[in-house]
Amino acid sequence: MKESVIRTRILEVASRLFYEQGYNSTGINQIIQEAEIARGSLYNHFPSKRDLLTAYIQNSENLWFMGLDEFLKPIEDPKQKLLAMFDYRIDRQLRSKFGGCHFNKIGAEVSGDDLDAFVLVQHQKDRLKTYIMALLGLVTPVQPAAIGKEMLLDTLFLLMEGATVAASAYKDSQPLKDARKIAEILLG
Amino acid sequence: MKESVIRTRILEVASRLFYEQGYNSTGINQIIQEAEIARGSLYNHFPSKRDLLTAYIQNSENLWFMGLDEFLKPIEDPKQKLLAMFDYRIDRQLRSKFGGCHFNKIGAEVSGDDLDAFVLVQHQKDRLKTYIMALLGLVTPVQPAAIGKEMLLDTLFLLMEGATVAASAYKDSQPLKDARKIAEILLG
DNA sequence: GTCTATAGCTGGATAGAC
DNA sequence: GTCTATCCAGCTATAGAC
Repeated sequence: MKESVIRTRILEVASRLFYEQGYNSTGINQIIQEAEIARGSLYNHFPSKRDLLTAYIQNSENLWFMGLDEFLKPIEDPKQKLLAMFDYRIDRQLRSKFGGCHFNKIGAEVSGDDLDAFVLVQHQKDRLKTYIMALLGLVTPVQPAAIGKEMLLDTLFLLMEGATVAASAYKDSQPLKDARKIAEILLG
Repeated sequence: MKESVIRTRILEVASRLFYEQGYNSTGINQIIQEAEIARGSLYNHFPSKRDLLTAYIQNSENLWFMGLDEFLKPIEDPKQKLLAMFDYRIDRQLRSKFGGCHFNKIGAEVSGDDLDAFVLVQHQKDRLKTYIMALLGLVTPVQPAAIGKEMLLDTLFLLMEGATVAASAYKDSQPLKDARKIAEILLG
């Protein structure tokens, strides 16, 4: 399994560069240089740059949800878990200096010409919605809620998406804090 | 003013390509070819590709708000105007085959290395918030609203942002329709 | 499987004729 | 102010030695 050491290093370096500089602005040359491996080695593990991209998205999705699980683990109450999802995004945006959502960034960059990447971005969003829905199902409603549970799911999802985009644009966590407050009211 | 004819054609072609293919994926060669002008002419009007980018963002912002004004003109009631803002985005996304928000796309692509572009993207968002706020100020509240006006502004803004991103990712107007429904409930 | 060398092309930008 | 010719650095990808 020694070969996967190199593979991992390539993927790690590429992931960082794709996220920080953008996929199209990152060249193979820079990747092999910073990963300190040879050109041929990269193409041995990833037949094309596009394959590297799909591996990046899939890996990022897994890391994202693993990080979320870890972040929410100490919290018991499902409502508090839902609210902490905003905290998770704040935490991540702070760490990445408000680099924005990995998946929306890729979606904005390759929209159209890369169907694989496109489907993978959708997959992350579907998984996020499923995650929210599962938590919502555990919430015991305190009041007959002016807004139905299905609509509440949409609202929370859209608030998260919008707040992350806005936080990245302003390089400020305030939109995510605002969204959290709104969610708190809506969850009753 | 004959020179501005060429300038306009360059900007129009570049705008279309930047939006459809992305800024980094669009080369000068393609722009001059499709605009049917010479290399030197482009650099005469725009000293660098980056200048072309800032012109693109500014022009797009103006067109965006002019289009919005036009779209909302026949509507009287401020609440209906607010809801129609979602219809405007649906209309635009349908026309662009769900290409997404011009400004978020650029924000995702140049984040960091182009301060000018970054500030211009923020400018569009500020202007959008001001637009929503002005309409909200004209709405006569039917009920004591569980959610304050300032928070309502944030909510509407974040819903618009999130729904546009999601609509683009799914290539479907449903998220924008969902957001509109939510807004309708929140506006009472 | 990892390496170096290089092919083949396209990027943004400039110089100088007209 | 519009054009053509051209520079050089960068790109993705392949070939072939070890």
